[in-house]
Amino acid sequence: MHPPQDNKPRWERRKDARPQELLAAALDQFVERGYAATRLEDVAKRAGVSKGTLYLYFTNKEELFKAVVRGTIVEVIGEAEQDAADFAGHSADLMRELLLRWWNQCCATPLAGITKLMFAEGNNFPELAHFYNEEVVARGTGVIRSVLVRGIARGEFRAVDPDVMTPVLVAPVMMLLMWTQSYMPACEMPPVDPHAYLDLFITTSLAGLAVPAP
Amino acid sequence: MHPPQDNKPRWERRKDARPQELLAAALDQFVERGYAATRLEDVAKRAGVSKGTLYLYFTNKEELFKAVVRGTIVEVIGEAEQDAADFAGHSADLMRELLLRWWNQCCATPLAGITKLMFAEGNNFPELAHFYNEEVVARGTGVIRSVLVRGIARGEFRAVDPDVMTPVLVAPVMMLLMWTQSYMPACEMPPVDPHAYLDLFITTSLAGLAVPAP
Amino acid sequence: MHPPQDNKPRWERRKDARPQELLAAALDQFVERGYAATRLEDVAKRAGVSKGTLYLYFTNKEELFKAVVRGTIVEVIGEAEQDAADFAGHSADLMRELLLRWWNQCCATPLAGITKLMFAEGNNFPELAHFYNEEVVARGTGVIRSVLVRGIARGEFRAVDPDVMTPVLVAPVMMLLMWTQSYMPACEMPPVDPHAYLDLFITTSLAGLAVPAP
Amino acid sequence: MHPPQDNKPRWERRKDARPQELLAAALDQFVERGYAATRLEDVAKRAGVSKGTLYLYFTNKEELFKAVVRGTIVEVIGEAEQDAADFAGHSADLMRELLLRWWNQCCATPLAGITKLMFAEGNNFPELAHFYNEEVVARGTGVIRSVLVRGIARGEFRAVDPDVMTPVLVAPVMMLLMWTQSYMPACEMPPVDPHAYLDLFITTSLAGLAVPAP
DNA sequence: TATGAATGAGCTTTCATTCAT
DNA sequence: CATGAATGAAAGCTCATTCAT
Repeated sequence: MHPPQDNKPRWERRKDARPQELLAAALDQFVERGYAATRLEDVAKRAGVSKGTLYLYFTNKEELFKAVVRGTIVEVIGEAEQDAADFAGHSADLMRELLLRWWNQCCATPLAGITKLMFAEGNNFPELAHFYNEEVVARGTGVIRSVLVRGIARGEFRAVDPDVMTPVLVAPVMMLLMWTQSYMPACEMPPVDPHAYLDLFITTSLAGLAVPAP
Repeated sequence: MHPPQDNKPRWERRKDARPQELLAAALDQFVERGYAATRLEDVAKRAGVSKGTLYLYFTNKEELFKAVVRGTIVEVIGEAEQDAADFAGHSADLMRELLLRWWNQCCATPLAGITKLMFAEGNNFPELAHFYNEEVVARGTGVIRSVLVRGIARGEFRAVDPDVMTPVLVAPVMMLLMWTQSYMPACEMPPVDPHAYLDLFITTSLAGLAVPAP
Repeated sequence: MHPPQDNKPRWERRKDARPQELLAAALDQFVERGYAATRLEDVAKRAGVSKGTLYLYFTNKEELFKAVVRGTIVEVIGEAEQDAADFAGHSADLMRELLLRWWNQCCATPLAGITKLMFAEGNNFPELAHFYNEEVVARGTGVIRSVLVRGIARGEFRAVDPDVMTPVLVAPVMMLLMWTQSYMPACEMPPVDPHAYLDLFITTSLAGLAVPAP
Repeated sequence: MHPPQDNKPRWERRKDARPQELLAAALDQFVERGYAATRLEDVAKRAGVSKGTLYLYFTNKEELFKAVVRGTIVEVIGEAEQDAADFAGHSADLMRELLLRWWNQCCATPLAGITKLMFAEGNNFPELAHFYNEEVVARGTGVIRSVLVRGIARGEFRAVDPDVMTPVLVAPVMMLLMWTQSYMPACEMPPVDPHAYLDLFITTSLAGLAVPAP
């Protein structure tokens, strides 16, 4: 009968949606062009607004980028942290769940472009690199590490050193991401089936973590 | 008779060496900053010449970059092609030789930065991407493929499909390269030993290619 | 009957007071930042309204500034003109009264900032300078001049040339104003006592204007 | 016979003169428009060069302004410091000399516009205000103060407190400057004859500083 | 009346490229 | 060959002004 039960006038609904539209446009451009090469005017154009409008919502280019990361990757990490904290089952199941989700939400989507971008341009923008390390790398690896600790504490994993084991789990996913992002459009090299690779990698790793039978 | 002995006066040798100095400086900057962020003024400064001088030797930034690639990676590929053509022994030995050389000459040196750069910025510079695909990717994988074909023809390898097998051999080296190039600050990477990894990978692959005993 | 007693509901009184609030906020900002550097957004914020509201009351920045001047300095000048016209006593008393009032109402208050502002930025905004000269400078010196004429006509002042004498009376007050407005950081100004200075200046000047005893 | 004994090619002479041309153009614009309202494009245009050229010689607008001040006012102050140190005669003569020179070199010339500018806009550009206080205000008043100290030490001045006396000498000159700069083009108020005023002020002040006869 | 989102001209700054010497 | 001064087309950011609600 009536439109979505949003009582606000269309105009105000637009206002609320605006930041999301801008962030979506910015994500597109950042992923497509990289950080430095993205022109704010293009972001605005893609969002259907003028250059100045961007500045109503974001202080500057850097803050726009941070907002994009916060609204996407950091969000996903937050959920992962929460779910990891709430999880009741076996740590191996939790680990598999987390790694797969990481892949599905961050690597098999446009978000992967952000990771690639930081890899490529982080050096040129130290403030951005710092932010990304704090909000994404540190927290992301933190979740994996915490599951290792949990598993060891509960006797579900062997007593490996979590600081050594964490990157062993993280690295292959990162590499797969880079690979599938393909470093050039025309270079159709990747022969790897990501899901097969991931599945094999996870299964193998978790088997390696399993407590040996007495 | 005797090895190249330069009879020219020093300043003239300097003149001839000029392009090499420029290319070396350019390589440094491209690897350090990336393509877009490299300023020609910095390249000139590092080479100890003026900005204008660069344009005496290279039409523009793009041609400078291409020249860097031609003078380094393409050179190495050319030698590999030649050596592969000249090689008389067992194809497995040749393959091992080529993969190791690739690593030692292109991946364990600053040249690896070029690969990373193309991965990161190739999308923004289509003309560059095209050039790189033609001159590096295509020819590089071509050598590997040709050795596969040779091995199969000579009955030294199993009759695998070369088009499928080539990337299987290329991908792990690329991954290792990206891994070791990954210097995202604070993101501690696991302590992979490149040579151990490479050796294991090559040995395993060649064993897999070996013709099964009848 | 009785003094102005406002029968309107409070919100409506608020409505009527709005322009005054806006002018007060604008005065604050203009004095604090100067004309060019004052952002209308800040004026609005200080007045607790939206930027757009400003434009309901004032056509543009320039008109806002004019309104500030009209509502303050011009107002004071108008009263001075009126009082001078109504005054019945000795012209020396009137002159003292006017000069002191000028100081107390325009120079020892935030309004002095407007004078400083016109001094500093008038050149950049010819239309503003023109307005200020017409409405403030011309009328202000006009009052002084008219009192001189009156005093001479009534035989209370010596027959000086009013066009020469007027700036002689105006300049010292202006100087004192600039002096006290001088707030260039760290540039310690001498501790002039404005009232002592003014009193001495006025007394001396009026003595000089007195008709010499026959 | 031959042009000025500058052996450099015309082109190079131009290069040497360039900074001075830019500074002159910048001085003009800063004095005419103020700091904030001066557009670098206009400075360039007035100097007959392009916008970018300015940046070959000056890091940014702020440094351009500082360079203008250094090349003019600070220069004059340096000479004053030197002359004061070298002077052998009576301190009263030195003081008169310095105050007159200050007027003739800094106040009766376009340089006065810089002082006016700092007075007007210093608040909006703290970094500039800081620089100006360090390089101009502090050093300028320092010279005056040092002469006071010298005179007292040599028994040529009464034993006044130099920290109190310095601004008493500085302030009237500053005020005269502001006055003669006239705060608006159309406002032809100043009736003061600067030289008469100055002369009277200096003579009076120095008389006041004279050691009373025993 | 009042709002505040939206606009776009304008300013500072950067850098690949040109060219007179 | 070599120089380096000069150019000018962007790009990031600001703010007076407009207008749909």
